[in-house]
Amino acid sequence: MKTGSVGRNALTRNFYDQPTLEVARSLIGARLCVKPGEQTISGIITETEAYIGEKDLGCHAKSGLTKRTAVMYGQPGMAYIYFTYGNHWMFCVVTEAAGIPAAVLVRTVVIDQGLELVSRNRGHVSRKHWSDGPGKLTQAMEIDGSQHGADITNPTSGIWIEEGRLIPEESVTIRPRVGLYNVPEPWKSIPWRYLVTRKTNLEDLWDY
DNA sequence: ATCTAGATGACCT
DNA sequence: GGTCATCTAGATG
Repeated sequence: MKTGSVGRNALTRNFYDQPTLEVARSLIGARLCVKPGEQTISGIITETEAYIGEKDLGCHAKSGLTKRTAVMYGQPGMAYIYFTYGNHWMFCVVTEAAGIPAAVLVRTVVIDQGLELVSRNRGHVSRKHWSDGPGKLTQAMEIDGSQHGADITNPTSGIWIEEGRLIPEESVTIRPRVGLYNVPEPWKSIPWRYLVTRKTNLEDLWDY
């Protein structure tokens, strides 16, 4: 958990090679880690969304295989990172076997390592809002297009996810995905979003 | 606390 | 040219 074991419990390819909804649920409580330099920045994942296949009209793969979505068609456990709204990087992990375009978007983490770096990146807002949104967490953790396609199962890539906390079922809420304003039903309202309930004291997730 | 509007650029049609 | 898997500041109750 501390310095000595960083990267040793990285989730393996088998983990991501599962139905996307299972991966999205299982990632709640896991620890997303990056190592841009000497120091590691990490956070416990508390919100995810699933995007599954070409039929899912909320998923980028609805347009088929393009330059942008190619990573989603490849091996599970790779980083699918894209730029949107002219400002924001989004971080996703590819799921399911090669050929099936699907991914899990990480929407919120609670920072538990690298507080100094994150404070530098996000110090202009209160700690509560450091990484409570997909665009915010990439800014906090220094994730951008340069990590697109990175192997999340291999810590030497500089970005990985490791075992974190076990979050019990009663602490996980399932809701429709966010931000799909013009997506037709049933995709707009399908409950493929997982988040830790508000009642859960997020400070319990901190190591400090 | 809740809402609205504008930013800003890659991607797809 | 329209659409975005969003964020922030500023206004309003």
